[in-house]
Amino acid sequence: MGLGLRERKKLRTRATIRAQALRLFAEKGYGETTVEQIAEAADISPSTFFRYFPSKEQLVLVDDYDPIMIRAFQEQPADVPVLTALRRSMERVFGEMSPEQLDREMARQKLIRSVPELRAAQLDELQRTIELLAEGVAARMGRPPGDLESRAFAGAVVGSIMGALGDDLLSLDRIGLALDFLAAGFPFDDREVG
Amino acid sequence: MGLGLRERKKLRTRATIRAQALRLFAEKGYGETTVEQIAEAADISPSTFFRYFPSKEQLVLVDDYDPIMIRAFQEQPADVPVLTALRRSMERVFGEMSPEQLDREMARQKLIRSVPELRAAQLDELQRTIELLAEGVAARMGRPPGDLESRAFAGAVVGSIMGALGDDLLSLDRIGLALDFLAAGFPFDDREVG
DNA sequence: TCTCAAGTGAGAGTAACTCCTACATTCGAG
DNA sequence: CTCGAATGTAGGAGTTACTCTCACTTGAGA
Repeated sequence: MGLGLRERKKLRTRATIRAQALRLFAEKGYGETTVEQIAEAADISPSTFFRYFPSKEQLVLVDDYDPIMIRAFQEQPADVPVLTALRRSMERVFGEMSPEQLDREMARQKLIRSVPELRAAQLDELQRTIELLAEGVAARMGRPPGDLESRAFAGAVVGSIMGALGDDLLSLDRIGLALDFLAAGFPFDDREVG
Repeated sequence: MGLGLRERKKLRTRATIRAQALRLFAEKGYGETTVEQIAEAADISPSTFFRYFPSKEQLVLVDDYDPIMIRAFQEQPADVPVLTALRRSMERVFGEMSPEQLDREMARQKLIRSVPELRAAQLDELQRTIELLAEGVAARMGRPPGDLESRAFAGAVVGSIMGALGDDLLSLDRIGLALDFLAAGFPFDDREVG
């Protein structure tokens, strides 16, 4: 393996900072934990903290599974319908996570939800997801990239998941039901929607 | 009219602060304008600034038209289909705005889009919109409030608008097209979407 | 082992807030 | 009209996230 001592040390420091930070957040709360305290717990100087993370916010928001999810989605064969591809990649990524990883991820989501400052910062991520999905949709549907209807559809997918989840975090069942309903064209017992 | 001198003064101060702030933001940029400078331009002390607005962010984000839009939507008769009700309330609110108001609102949107910190803070607003719409949907469709499918649909509506808008801000045409596409059940030229 | 690049610590500085206190202004009751 | 109570404001001190700079150390490679 090509990682020298220097690189390994950096990785370890980064992991330590994050672990200590999340521990402190859980113990005393996000707002009540200062960067100085995190630095002390991780045995580094405050200035070093900011060399590893651009902000206290980002330390929480950096999502290890997001790039994995993206890759899983892009690896789905092109002849699989979009929603199926999406479902399969979610199932695969969550399926491959260990129980501890799942716990940690849940706790992280809960933290994000409970701190307005963190919650707010997720819009950008959402927008990126829509863009990405829109490309996948356009490619599968024979539309040019950037196509308005593909984007509207991608937005609808992400939006319906968001709406369905509401307060519950990360329920694959609810996501599944929402996607079923969307794929069926929102069948509201014969009542017009338009 | 029941407003005493005190109340009128407060309203005027608030308006002055916001006007001066937006002017400075336009001239020098959001990040380059300090609260102290805004306070000076509005002829108040920095501490007074924070009595009028909880943060520099919120000064920009407070949306005068949001409550108007909400009211317009809720005033639509119950027998009008949801998407039509939504369209009509948007048309009405935008139609009643003066050209200057429209200009100012556009500029505000542009500012929000261009500053990551501001852009991020809109997620909460989005979520509120979804909740509200979901109630309207449930009521019209004879579903109980909080119904999963109503929420999924409401999310899809908001999401598709978001996806369709992309970089362009506030194009009623694009919104209209996205809603048409959604109402028709995403007709992608006979290709399966599920 | 020597040298250079990369990483770290420490300190000073800025800006958004928060909290407190003393002073000014408006309001309502008599 | 006047006085006391409520309400609002200015000013200052303090906290915290973050930035920049500079001197020092440590690991990488010849």
